[in-house]
Amino acid sequence: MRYWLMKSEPSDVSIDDLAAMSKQSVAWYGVRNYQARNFMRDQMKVGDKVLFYHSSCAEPGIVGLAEVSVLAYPDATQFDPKNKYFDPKATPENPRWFNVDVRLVKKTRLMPLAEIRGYPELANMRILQKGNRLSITPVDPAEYAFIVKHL
DNA sequence: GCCAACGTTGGC
DNA sequence: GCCAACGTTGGC
Repeated sequence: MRYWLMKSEPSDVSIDDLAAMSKQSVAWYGVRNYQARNFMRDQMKVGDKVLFYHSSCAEPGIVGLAEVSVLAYPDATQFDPKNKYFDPKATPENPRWFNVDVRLVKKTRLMPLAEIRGYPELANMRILQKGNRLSITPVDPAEYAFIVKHL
């Protein structure tokens, strides 16, 4: 079992939006970065644990626990010309982009980015490294356990 | 809104 | 295959 941190802009899909979804599950559409795509397509398994993170907002940080509920499959938005994630180079025969589904496990308190930064135990997390922009990053099991304990 | 950092594109 | 230009991310 692996552990991940997944960023979502709350103006797009917030933790409360996820809680309101049917089955509290959502397709993680719109990832257009190859590294992040590869994590979903090649490594994520049903049951993998996810830290749900709010980015590009007033209070960035971890806001909940989730898990992978459906294995990666082609991201539907790449085929829709009206969608902002449309990719003219993608075809159903040759999809470029994939997403998993993610299900809410538990909404938690907000653990702000500044707080995460303050724990020496979490100093190696990818989201704290300078210039990191990946929206999906692997999390060390020890880091995951530490965070859950402090939520 | 600014800006640093990084990924992608496309001409050559 | 290089690399400049451009677009995007995301904290502040």
